[in-house]
Amino acid sequence: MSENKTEIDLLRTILGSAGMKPEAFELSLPHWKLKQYKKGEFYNEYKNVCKHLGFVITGVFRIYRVNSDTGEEKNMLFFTDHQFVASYKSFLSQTACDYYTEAMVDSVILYIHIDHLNELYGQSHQWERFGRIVAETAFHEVMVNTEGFLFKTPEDRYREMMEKHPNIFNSVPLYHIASYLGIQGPSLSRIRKRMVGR
Amino acid sequence: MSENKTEIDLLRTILGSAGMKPEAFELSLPHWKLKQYKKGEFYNEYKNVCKHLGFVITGVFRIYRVNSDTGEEKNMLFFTDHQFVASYKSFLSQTACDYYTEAMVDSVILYIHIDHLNELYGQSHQWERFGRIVAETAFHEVMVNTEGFLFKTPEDRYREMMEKHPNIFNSVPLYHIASYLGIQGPSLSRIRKRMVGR
DNA sequence: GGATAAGTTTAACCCAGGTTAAAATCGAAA
DNA sequence: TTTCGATTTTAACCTGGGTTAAACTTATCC
Repeated sequence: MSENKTEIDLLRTILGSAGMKPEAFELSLPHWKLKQYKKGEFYNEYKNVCKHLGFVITGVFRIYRVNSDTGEEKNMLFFTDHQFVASYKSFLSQTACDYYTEAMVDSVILYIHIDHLNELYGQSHQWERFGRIVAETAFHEVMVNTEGFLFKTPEDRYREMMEKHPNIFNSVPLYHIASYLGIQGPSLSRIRKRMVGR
Repeated sequence: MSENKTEIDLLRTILGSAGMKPEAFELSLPHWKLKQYKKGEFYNEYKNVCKHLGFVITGVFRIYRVNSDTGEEKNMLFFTDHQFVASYKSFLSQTACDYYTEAMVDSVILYIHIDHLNELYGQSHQWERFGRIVAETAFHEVMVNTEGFLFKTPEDRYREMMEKHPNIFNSVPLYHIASYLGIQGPSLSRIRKRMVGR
């Protein structure tokens, strides 16, 4: 715990500002572990049940699916600094994962095992609330994506991404962004070109 | 409560088969109310915080958004018999709703107020679990939609809809289906025509 | 710095869905 | 059964993304 102090402090602060009482947070102290990922390492893999909830100290992760016929990858979600990372669908339902979740750059996370999380749910209402908020966050994240596909053009979505996650562009190649937006590389190039001319 | 008996029994059975203990379910009895909707009536409206969780005894509801510029409507989700209905995003976060939720045919639901639900969460782990499952269901519903937009063609989505919700086609005009699939009416016609020729 | 690999853009062609308006069909009601 | 309105289909034209392969640009590494 000594060497994780800075990271735990960060998590404490962030959860604190979301309403978590210090005493409740202390209950979780024995369970958070620090882990480093090299670029390309997996947080969770296809067919594996996602057992951990992670908190990204620093880094970027992506959830992607592989088309078994063509081998193509498509990105579902990105996670970056100070976000919770999990292969949501698998984590929340504790079922085999349809996706890969991978570090896109060298990354550091704090993580907790779902068994410990379930213990905490039983020990304190604060943590129950936390659990519900995690599910809600996942819901919200995905809802915003669906709304994007339904109500916006790829160009809109790209513009939004640049506004909301400008930092991701530093560490993630454009073809991954294109995939996330639901389009192909050349289309993103066209959009970018179109946008230069206003 | 006497006249709602049949409907309550249905709900009891369904929750029971999802693991809800009878004693826990009894706690909720005073709180469920029956409500009838005429076609076109709203379950929840734009800017209104959705305060109720409904259980569809019979009927069809849609969540849709109106484009404030053009006045166009686009459908997000459908709910039908034996599903829980709520304007999820608003209900889960208790914030003003971006959508309209409307009965598409004459419908009957049992509903419960979120305050009572929160009471139940405090009274019993069974209900807490129920609450988490509601959030998870919402998540799953929307996740499947996002996956559809990302990984499937409109034609695939239409085919899937016919397999999974064949009943909806009886009560919902095709242009609402098209909207749900993210396409325009004429496109759905083309898809249908294409499909006849296998 | 030059070679090599990775990433991005461009070009050319194709096709599906968007758009608009008209035509056809269906349904309910008179 | 006729009529009116709602729904669905068709037609014609347009646009933007898909696809493929080549060209170009940037990193990276020896």
